[in-house]
Amino acid sequence: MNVFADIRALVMACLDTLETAGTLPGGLNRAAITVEPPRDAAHGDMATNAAMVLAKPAKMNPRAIAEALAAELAKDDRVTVAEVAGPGFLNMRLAADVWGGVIKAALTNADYGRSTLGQNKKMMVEYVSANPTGPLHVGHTRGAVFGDALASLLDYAGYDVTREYYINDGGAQVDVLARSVYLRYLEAHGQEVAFEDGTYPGDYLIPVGEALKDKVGDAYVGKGEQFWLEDVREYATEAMMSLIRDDLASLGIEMDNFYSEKGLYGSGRIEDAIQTLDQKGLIYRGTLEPPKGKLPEDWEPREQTLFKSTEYGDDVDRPVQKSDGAWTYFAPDIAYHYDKVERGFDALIDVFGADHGGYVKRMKAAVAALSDEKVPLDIKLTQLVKLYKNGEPFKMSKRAGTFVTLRDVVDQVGSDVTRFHMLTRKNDAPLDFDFDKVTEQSKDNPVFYVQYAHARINSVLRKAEVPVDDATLAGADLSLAAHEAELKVAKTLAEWPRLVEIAAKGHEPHRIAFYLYDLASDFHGLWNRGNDDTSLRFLQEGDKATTQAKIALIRAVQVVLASGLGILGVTPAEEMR
RNA sequence: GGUCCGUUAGCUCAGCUGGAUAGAGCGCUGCCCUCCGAAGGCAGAGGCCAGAGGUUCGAAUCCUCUACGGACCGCCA
Repeated sequence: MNVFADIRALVMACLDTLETAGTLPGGLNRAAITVEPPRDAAHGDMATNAAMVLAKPAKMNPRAIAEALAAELAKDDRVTVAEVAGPGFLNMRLAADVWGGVIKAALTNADYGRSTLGQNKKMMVEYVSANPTGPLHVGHTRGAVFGDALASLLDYAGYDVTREYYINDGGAQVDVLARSVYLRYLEAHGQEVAFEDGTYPGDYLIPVGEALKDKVGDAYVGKGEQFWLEDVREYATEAMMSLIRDDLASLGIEMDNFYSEKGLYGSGRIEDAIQTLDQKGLIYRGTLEPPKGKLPEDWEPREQTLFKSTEYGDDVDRPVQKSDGAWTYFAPDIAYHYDKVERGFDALIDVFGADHGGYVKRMKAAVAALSDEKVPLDIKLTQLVKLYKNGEPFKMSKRAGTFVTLRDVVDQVGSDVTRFHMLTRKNDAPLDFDFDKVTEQSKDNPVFYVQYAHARINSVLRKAEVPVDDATLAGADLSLAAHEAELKVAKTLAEWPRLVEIAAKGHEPHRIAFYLYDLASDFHGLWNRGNDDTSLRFLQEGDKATTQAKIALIRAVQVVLASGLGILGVTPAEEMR
């Protein structure tokens, strides 16, 4: 049940009728027609711009079209009033039982709002993909939460979603990791070691070094890298991935798949991908112009193998091979995305940190080239998280190893608060995260406000002296809960399915969080009006039928709150403590 | 020098891909709390949507330029 879709269909049907009757010319492009709730509720429940959009191509006066359409719309039982306003807007008021139908839909179908928009298309969301060189930090947390909520949202909107993590275990950084673990290993053997530049000094490697000692004894002590590097690298990477999996689990995130970069080397897949590009005439030997602005000290022109990404909108062509013939980081990335395309995904989404912004164009170019522009790739960048404590900026230094980890955050404020708060901002805007504010129990804190609404409804359900199972509530006479303030809540509920689709289309899970806040606000507002107007209280002593109708309304609110929180990965609170 | 993102109330931010008189919270001002849970409630003030052009019936939203802020910019990952 989606009121907006229903009314849109009605408008289209009425236009058909007008065309058949010859009132309107046929074959008009209707793509620009919208059927939306007007911003100002005083204008009605639903508005369409159809008359204005069609006026020009039909060579007719917009008001004339609007009036004809209004007459047609008014014939439908659901439309009580259809009137023309302003330059040609058509405003409609809908019958009260339309809103009652919304409440019943939510009560009889736990999946009210779930959409078939995605038509089961295969969609991959790649997120986190942090280097396996240490625990996840706050920056990763935002990407993790965003990617996970986006994946859930798309699933809810009817896509067949795969969540994947790309393990960058093929580059130089895992050698650095291995050397760092080796130092901890020596330390475990009682040696004094120094962590110089180019090593990871973090404490989290101490247990890894010790575990390595337990495993291989002193076999690697005093030996050159050629004896231990490969082995230690594998061991350390595995240990880091285990750490990362645990970090993700603490936020309730479970990947469907972990994809190893290293697995691409030696498999011929990189060569395949580059060859595919080559066959399209997109690979050549050449020398790049020096980068503008601050030039690296040791810059000199060198001939490399380049991908003609400029063919697909990039600013310069990008190297896939270094001057010594080794692959650049970009090459396995191309191969990885080629693999995604070959696995048959209909659309791809990558979630990157803002520092990878420079990567967007070339990656899109690669996917466009490899899929013959058939598989769209959307790249969502998550901006920085600024940490605060007691209102003061919270400094962290990666060099000193004092960065704030995902675990620090989750341990302190909990998974639910972390997730919800990080989704109360658009992904491409910076986010403030204040350890004190996010756990504050007040109206100022959206996390609390939404949770409180859910818990508060529970409280009413507990106190009710009438049956409150959904089946019974769905049979309530909802005309007993049709006060203007109650209808407002029902109207917000009616927007839920539409909002899900809007959020899914835009890949914008934050819209869910904002919607939930609005819904909670409507509910709390209704509650508060009960303070002055006792007829608006949910529990009407001695009047079972009315009580049931009102409870049906708020139970429907609870169902939608739970669905929305579910998408965000937040557990609905049963009670507040 | 270039690319990407941002700029909306004193502050923090929404704004449903072009709709009608621009929205919320905080803060501020004024009232209110015996009442299903007041970890509050109601009302009010507060805006040249960074600036200038353009596109059209109509622009915070789309295009161009400018200003400011952030991220990034060979063979690093």
